[in-house]
Amino acid sequence: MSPQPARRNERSRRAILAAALELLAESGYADLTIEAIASRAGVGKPTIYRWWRGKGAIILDAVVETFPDVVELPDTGDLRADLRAVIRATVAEFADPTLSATTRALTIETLADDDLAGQVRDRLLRPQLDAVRARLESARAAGRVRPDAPLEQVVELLFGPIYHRWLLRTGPLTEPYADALVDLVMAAIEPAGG
Amino acid sequence: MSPQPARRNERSRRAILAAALELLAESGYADLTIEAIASRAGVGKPTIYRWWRGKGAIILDAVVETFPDVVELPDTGDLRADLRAVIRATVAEFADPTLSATTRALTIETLADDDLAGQVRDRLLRPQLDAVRARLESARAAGRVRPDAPLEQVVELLFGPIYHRWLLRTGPLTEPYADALVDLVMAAIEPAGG
Amino acid sequence: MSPQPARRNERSRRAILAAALELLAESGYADLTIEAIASRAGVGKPTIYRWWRGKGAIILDAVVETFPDVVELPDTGDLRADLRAVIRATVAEFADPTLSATTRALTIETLADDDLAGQVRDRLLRPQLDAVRARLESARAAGRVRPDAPLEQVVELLFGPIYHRWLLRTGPLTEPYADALVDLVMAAIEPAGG
Amino acid sequence: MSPQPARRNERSRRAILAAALELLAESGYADLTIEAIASRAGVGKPTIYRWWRGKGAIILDAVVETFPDVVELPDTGDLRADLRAVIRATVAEFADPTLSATTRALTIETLADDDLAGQVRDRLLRPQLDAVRARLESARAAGRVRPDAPLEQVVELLFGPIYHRWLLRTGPLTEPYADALVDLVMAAIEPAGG
DNA sequence: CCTTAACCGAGACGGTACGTCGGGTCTTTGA
DNA sequence: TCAAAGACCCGACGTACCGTCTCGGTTAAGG
Repeated sequence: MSPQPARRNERSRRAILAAALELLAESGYADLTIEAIASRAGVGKPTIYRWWRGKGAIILDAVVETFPDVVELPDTGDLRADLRAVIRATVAEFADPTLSATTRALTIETLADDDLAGQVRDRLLRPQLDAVRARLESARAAGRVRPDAPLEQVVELLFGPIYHRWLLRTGPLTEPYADALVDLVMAAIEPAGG
Repeated sequence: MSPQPARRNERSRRAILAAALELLAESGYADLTIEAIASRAGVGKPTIYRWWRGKGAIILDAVVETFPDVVELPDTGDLRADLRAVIRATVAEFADPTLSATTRALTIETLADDDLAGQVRDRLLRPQLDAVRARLESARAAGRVRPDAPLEQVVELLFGPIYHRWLLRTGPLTEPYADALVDLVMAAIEPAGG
Repeated sequence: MSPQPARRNERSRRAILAAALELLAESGYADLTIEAIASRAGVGKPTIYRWWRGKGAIILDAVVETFPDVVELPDTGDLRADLRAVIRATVAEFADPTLSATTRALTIETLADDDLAGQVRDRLLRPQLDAVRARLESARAAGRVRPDAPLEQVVELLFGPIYHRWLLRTGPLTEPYADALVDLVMAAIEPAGG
Repeated sequence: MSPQPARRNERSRRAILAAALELLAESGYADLTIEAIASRAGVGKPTIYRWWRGKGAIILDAVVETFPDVVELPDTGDLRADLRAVIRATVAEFADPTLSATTRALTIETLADDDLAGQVRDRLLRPQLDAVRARLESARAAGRVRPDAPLEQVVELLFGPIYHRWLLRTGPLTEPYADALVDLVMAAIEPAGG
């Protein structure tokens, strides 16, 4: 009934994921159709529908497989420097046209599919968010962060503005912007007597 | 060549905008087609295409016209209280299923159309963001905000996390969340000797 | 209620008929739309619908007005020569690309509208057919045609094959063809002892 | 590139042709739309466009398939009787409302599409015309027809007037008419000494 | 090694919606 | 006061993809 992963054609799987990313980079979301992916990958449409629920699932798999390593947060003891590193990298990703196109496509699919939204959150973002949260916890243990700071929300305080600016084009996504953002968040969480 | 607004049928215009919002509330973005809007509004498709570029433009017009009054920020002298009011209201909007469906649809269209993105930013969001920014400026003049705080980014620090949580479903959109968010931002901008 | 012919704009009337014939000659029936006629004539569509039922009626009026004079059949006493003259002229009309395009358009409209068919028959064809019939009658009176020949059908025997060949492209429409046709019909109607 | 006939769905093909003829018989050419055919046949529009160029091609296929057997001309030795049989049958076809509606539709399409005109001529009419011509040739060989009679034109002399009368409604399409037509043509081709 | 069953490519299928064109009507505007 | 201009409602156009289905052909597992 349901397909047997053992029989799966690895060549086709790779070709489909690659085709999806290529098409996104070349023509954007508007031209990303299942038919185009199948044609580019040299694959029949049923092969795609056998293994994925739709475009969103393909893009998610492609992204997870192509950019597998979450930024491993350094713990240099200097929280501000460590956050700068990760926020600068994140801002750069959103500023990059190709990566941005992919994220844009994935976000569109996510907005129309709750299931997919959960998977994107858990498989793609959670590791990144958790790593930052862990870094914040270690900083709090070291007395560099107010003991009562709600760390989950602090993480969102770091990443949320980037999404806002990317989504609504309210300003440039540059390094100075990233640094200023980190400074603002640092000011919010530093112990009173800083 | 291009249509003459003077000749426009006001009844049709209203019916189209209303139909779009109704369909969104009832069936969500997936079932929001131009044909469905035309049919519900008792209007021909060409009448829609004569005046709008696509679904996104219709939704934007509908939202702007239906929810015209941006929250008029109070200036009670108590910045924290004033921000709580506006952030609570914003969080409530994103938590509301109907409004959220509309925002979701508009965001999808925005992600696929740069032109539309600019219009959404300028016509829909800018007034709100500017109002908050103005309140922050008056607070800064009153010495309640650090003189070097980058107010544009502070505004995004307030709204960005809400978008993040709404987009990625990383947590509930509740009043306590709103208040905690305001507290974090206040901590980031209060004068050192607060 | 119904339009008053006295008030009719003669300039518009002429422009519409001319535009119809021009468009037919230039682009053929496929591009002959009421909108194109209106635009070419510098006239609004309602002005057309006020005075004509549709494209067919316009073309009929245009043809009747532009080619008003039915071939005046000579009566030289030589029936064969007289018929040759009229049949040659008719064959030449069907062979002419411009006239053929007009006839084609009118025939299409005729096939889809019984009312128009009657008008085309009575206003456009009847004079021609009756003239030939009258010539045949005078020939019969002179003893050149069998007394029992059904003249109405003889007229159709002359013109029918031309329509057949034009409609079904079963052969060229040339002078030799016209002459051979006349000879055949003459053989059918000459008195036995010829 | 072009569709593979081997994969074609025979059930759909039949349903489409049947639907076209039914709609023509019921509502006439004005209501014969591709959408109506698709809907009646329970078929998607693209399935129609995949296999046919337009309405004309469908009707032609339907007619060829539904009325496949050309009247097999008898050769009783009595040419007049044989021609009466075929001309009576032809006149009856044009007089029949359903068949006439089909012919009317096909003629309209034919007038607007040269390609189709050739196909109608070759696939639908040619066999019939050739059969009559063959009968005339055998009669000529038997000395019943003038040796110099242009047989191709004689065939058109038989069928042309029927088209003329049908197209222009110049008279009734009845058996006496058919017989009188045959008599006229016989008079035109019989050897001089009868 | 051979069978056999699953996946594979290919693409036709019934559909839905697209964005456009033209039909015929109705309203506004200007001369 | 009438006609120009053109917006309107409507329906059909021909196309693009959707997701499903039916084909042989190939391939890899299991006997």
